[in-house]
Amino acid sequence: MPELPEVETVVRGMAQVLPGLKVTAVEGIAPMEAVGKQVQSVRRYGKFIILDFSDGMLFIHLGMTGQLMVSSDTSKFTRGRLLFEGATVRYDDIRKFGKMFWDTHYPKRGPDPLELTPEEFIALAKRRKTRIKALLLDQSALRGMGNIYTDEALFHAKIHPCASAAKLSRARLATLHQCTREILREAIAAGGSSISDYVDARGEKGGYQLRHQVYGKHGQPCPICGTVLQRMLVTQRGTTFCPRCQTR
DNA sequence: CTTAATGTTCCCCA
DNA sequence: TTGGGGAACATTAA
Repeated sequence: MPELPEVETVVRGMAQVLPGLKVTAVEGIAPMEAVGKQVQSVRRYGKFIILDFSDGMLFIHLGMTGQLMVSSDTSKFTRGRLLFEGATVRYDDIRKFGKMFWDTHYPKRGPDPLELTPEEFIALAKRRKTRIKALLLDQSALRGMGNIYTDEALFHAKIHPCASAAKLSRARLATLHQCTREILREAIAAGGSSISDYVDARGEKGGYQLRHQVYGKHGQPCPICGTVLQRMLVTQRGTTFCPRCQTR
């Protein structure tokens, strides 16, 4: 579930309740370093949720099926909890690909796509020979994009997932950058995409999945030209695209 | 029974 | 060093 828009949505929900609260206890995989300390702020770093404390940060990565919500209940998939005075945050994760850890420095990641200028994006792509989809998914190149928004952005920009990043014209890269920003912003405004597991900090689903144009829609007609949407594997990730609209 | 799933990391090879 | 391919991790749903 969790790509930049979903993580941003969770962060905004947590930011409404956690700042100022003190951690009284932790359970499961929640790091003990947080106990007795007060949350200063909640932020997003790529796909990480960060709870800031005076002497360190609690990083949470939702993996594929992680859910972080304000709830005093537990489920059979609850892997950790943060108990505060007056609130409880529960971390559920069916597939256990997610993580929670304490650190004093950031994991190495590329720039945030929403903070990047068109020129910076073009320069980034021009120095990489890889396929454009692989570049967008590479967190060390760009932090936050995942399989859903990569397919949606490439479709909107009419770029084939296997196009060489460096060989794309500056104009097409500028278009891709613009489409990426618009899609991410709209997805955040819609509360993210709920495909199977994603819910926000209150346990509510997002609404952007209703506006997906190609993700998970192989076999259906392209919403622009009617050609059957194709599916292929790129970097071992299912990729859906329009073979007519999207060119290299 | 088989396949695919919103992600990351590590290993091997060119 | 860069990049591609594949596997692994763990679980559910179709």
